[in-house]
Amino acid sequence: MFEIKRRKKGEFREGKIITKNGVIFTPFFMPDATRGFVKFLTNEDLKIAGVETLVVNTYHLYLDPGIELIKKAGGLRKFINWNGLLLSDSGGYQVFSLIHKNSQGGKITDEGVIFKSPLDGSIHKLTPEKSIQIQFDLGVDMMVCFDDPPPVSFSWEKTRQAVERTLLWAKRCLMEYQRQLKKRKITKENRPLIFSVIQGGKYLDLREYCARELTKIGLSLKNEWFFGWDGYGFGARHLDEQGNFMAEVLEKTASFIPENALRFALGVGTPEDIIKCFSYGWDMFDCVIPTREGRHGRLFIWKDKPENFSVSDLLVGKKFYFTININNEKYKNDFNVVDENCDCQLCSKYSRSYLRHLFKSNDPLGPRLASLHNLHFYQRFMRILRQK
RNA sequence: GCGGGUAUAGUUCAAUGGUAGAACACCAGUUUGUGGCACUGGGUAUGAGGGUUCGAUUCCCUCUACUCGCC
Repeated sequence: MFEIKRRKKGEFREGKIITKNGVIFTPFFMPDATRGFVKFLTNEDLKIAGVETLVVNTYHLYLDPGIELIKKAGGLRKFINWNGLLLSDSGGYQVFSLIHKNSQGGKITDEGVIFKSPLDGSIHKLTPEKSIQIQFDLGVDMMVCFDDPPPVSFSWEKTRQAVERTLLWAKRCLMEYQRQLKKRKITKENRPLIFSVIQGGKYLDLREYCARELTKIGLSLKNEWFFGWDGYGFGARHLDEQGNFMAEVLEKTASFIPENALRFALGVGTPEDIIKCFSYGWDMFDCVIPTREGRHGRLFIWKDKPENFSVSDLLVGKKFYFTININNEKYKNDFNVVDENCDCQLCSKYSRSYLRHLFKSNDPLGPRLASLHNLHFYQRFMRILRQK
């Protein structure tokens, strides 16, 4: 269950999600543990960084290690030994990016998607129903509908077709969701939250249409437990073809979503993008940036002590950080700590010179410490947004 | 001591009587519902001296260094 309220002052959303596995407050950021782990980090690392929820991926886990194995292990939480919350992504994005990148990769019909595993070439089929079943098997706290995310370059007409298919599939996902709740005898208190996904690319009219139709679908299947979608996601990329943040689309799309539903900006983003989305009313975020860029040696550095920044500083766009590429030669003789305003395991113990040495030596300790630091940074600035 | 071989980028190797390439390393950039060490771009070299030639990294001589074999 969850609740959303507006702050008295300032008009910013503040939500509370309560599940059998914990209580979390919005806005929050989730690192991507796509295949059941955040690369290079342990669960203890994640906890210390302040991570409460991980995003895992239906598509990747289905292909490897497979759902049977995870069921045998007693569910994903037990398999990966994570005692926080889990959100699973439906796999829609992965299947479609696979197919859009390489048309040999599979075939899309209204029934579902047939695709070839890039691991061993075997043929698989994912449907809305199957994606939901898998997400129940994973045993997550929050799940996402199987959707059809069009590339941002698609025409209005092609984007509209993706919206229609997303709507068709959302209804099937929700029906399957309710079937699974009954079949598995899951109580009202323990039911996972379910998110639909708003598509429509860069076209505002399609985003609005998609959000309205999804809302209708949610209401058409309500019962004594279920009062409409628990949350709505912003689907596909939020950047235009030039890589610019599509501010208006994000802002308007948030306004198309019922006030009392959670709003999940999938794949967002840079700190700036997250802050803007928060100001538009989005509650939840996930992105590979802190971990991927950390692995490649880019680190987020505070400009000042975190406690010296207020939520209004962030919202007016005050620069509160800069980034460094620790591989750069200029850090070779830099014996300062990586970030004097950070208290993570890296910054409290090791110098920039040493971290550079770890990267240059290709030792996994480098990417590990950098990923850890960036997650600390992300969790810390999200705390400023929560004003906690 | 005698005989042979080699010498090209930081490293390991190509090629050529007329603009010297690659891999790795190095330097920098990119990263947005993951891309595990990824992707894009960049700089850097013919051991020294002499000769032949319009022109030599290439052919010839000397030296030096390394290397192999023999005594």
